[in-house]
Amino acid sequence: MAVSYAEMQQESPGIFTEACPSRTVLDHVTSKWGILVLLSLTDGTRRWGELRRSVDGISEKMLATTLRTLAADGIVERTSYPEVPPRVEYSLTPLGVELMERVMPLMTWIQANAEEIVSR
Amino acid sequence: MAVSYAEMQQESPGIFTEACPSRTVLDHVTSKWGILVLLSLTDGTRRWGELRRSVDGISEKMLATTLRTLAADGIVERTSYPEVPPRVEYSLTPLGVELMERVMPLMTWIQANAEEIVSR
DNA sequence: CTGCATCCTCTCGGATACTG
DNA sequence: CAGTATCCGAGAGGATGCAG
Repeated sequence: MAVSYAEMQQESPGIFTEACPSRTVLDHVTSKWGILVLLSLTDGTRRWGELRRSVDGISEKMLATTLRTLAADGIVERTSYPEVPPRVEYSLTPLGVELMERVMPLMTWIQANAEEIVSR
Repeated sequence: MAVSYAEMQQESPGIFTEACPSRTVLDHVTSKWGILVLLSLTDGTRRWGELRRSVDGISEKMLATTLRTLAADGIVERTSYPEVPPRVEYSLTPLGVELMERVMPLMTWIQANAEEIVSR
């Protein structure tokens, strides 16, 4: 696997240029709320209300927008049950699970080092 | 290492709440240009102009802002040489190297899967 | 309960011009 | 070459109200 930008470019010269699809995916995943929503879903399937409560500070609008984007990307799956009252569940797709396997090491590193970094 | 949000919370209950330092670091790293600048620096030390050219689409203002933030966080090191014309070099600090070791798997995954995701 | 619609604010970020 | 200063617009994102 590539461990530097140079290697990635060798394999794929136009990587992460403005028009490159990679840039789009990167923007979605690293959007203000994207990672936090995905992080919450690593616990497993969650309902709308659970997500709203578990992602501290997110507004309903942003939760909806973020979920729609990630669902369209095939990273999150949305399942709605035709009940009264309505119930909707969200979970990671296999693609999403793969993605989060790469993200978790980053998150645990940030968790471990944030204090030191911010205190500078 | 924690592989789910639940595990992270068990270790550190307030993790990724709005006021948590982790949120700040996450925001810096996943800012619009943060990862791309850091990615470019995985090739090694780079000068201002090289960075500007290598990160496609970034403006001078955003490059300056991003570099200042990352330097303040201790992730990037800025070295200026008192010459004429001026020369300034940027590189990853040991902390930055650690960080990028966690980010690179994510970037290569995105590189590999972006086409499929965007084409949906 | 699960959202969408609307309105509104404010920050991010682009363009341009200028300096040491 | 390596930035800073200023202005300005678009769009991200918040608050509220309402619908299925």
